[in-house]
Amino acid sequence: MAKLGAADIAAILRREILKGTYFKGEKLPPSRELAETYDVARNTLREALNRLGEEGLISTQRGSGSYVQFTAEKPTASPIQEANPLELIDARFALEPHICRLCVLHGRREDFDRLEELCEQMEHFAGDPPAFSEADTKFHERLALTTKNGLIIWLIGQINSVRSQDEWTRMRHLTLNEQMIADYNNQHRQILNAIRSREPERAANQMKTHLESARVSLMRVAEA
Amino acid sequence: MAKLGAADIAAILRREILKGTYFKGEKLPPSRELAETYDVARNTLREALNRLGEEGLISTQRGSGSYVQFTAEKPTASPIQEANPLELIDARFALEPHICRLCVLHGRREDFDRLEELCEQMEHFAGDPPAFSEADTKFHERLALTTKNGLIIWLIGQINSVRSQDEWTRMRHLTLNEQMIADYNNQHRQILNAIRSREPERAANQMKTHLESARVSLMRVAEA
DNA sequence: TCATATTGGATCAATATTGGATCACAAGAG
DNA sequence: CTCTTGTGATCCAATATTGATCCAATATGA
Repeated sequence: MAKLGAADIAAILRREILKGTYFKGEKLPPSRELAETYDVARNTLREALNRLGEEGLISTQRGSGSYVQFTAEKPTASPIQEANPLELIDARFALEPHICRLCVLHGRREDFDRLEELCEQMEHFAGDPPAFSEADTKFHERLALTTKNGLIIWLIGQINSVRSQDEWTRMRHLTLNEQMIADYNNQHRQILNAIRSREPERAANQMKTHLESARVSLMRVAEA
Repeated sequence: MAKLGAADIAAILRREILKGTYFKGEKLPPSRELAETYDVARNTLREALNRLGEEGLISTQRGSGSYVQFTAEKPTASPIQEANPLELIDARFALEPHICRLCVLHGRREDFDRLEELCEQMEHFAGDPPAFSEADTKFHERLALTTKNGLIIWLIGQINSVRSQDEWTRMRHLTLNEQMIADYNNQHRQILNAIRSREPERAANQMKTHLESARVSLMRVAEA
């Protein structure tokens, strides 16, 4: 067998992960061990892991290890699984601004505190796009939960389970730089502040701004 | 075999539970015992149990033990049937105004003609509440279809399939008099006109007005 | 009922493991 | 040649694991 390079290792691991060998959140073997397994230098292997990290397939934490971020597909085969990213964002444009209004109506102190916590998480992850994205998703889920409206929570859950969601998120990591993350974090803060001060329309408008940023970012990814 | 870490133990137990080795409610062996089984410190094992707890797979009770929470039957996308009418209308408040905006963007002459046709039907059924309601539902469905957004169409379909929807509609017939139907018809016309003249915000606002009427009507039914 | 055993919760300091970063060198491709 | 890529090695910083001890909640059984 020919000597393997970083790209090859990345391809092998990518296939393993997509195949579903690992569940989401499971830890990959240590880099030193993997390096020995595939008989390459640890530097090479790390380069492979870096690429998978940029794709959002894994997230690696210094001193700890590399963890699979990818959610294995369920064979649910619902028609909505085919939705494309633009449809997705239009659906979010419909739902989320009003979700913000409902948060103002039904949110309580403890709900806001949990949102606050997620904001802090996201700010902490400013340099780690995959981790940021995950917290970002949780933030939007938490907003839905804050409405206390079971139907809306379920709708958002369905939207989040759309297959292209994962792919888009993973692609987005490639364009997410610190400046953009900082912008998003600022927008999240604006949304939370508006909700906290009980201003439904301002909250909804901040969310529209936020989604517009996301749309622009999506278009940029789509062009590449 | 390499020394196991918390993440590995969590992965092993997760697989065991998902595989169905333990039934729901069954008690796991004590942490000290499990620690010995997998040859790790109890701290490490507890960390693994904590992760499973966060995932909702188990719940542990101090002084007692850890119990499996997972039900073998996957809760695969159970279409919510329990939503109450107020949740329903809030969900509509979120979706439908934006649907009107999207109709302006994506609607074509033939779409508008079909909406026109439904308006005429509804006006024709002014004295027949059940028939009016049916046409009304079709009108809102047609609006969703006009967005050409498969995801949104599906979401509206799901909302329409909620069980309480039927009950509410049936109850509504009791309060639907000719005057209210006339109001609704007028509102439908306003919405359609705004869409036809490509004014997204006016269309959205007309829809909000319309939904507000529906909400008021709903409240009146609820009081009875 | 009450004493005792069992179980999970929490903390701490020492040690081990892990990923991050850098360097000099070598092999191969253009 | 030059540039890229991989290698092997080393050191660093972050995190995890350990083993021990004590506490608190629950279970058990006389």
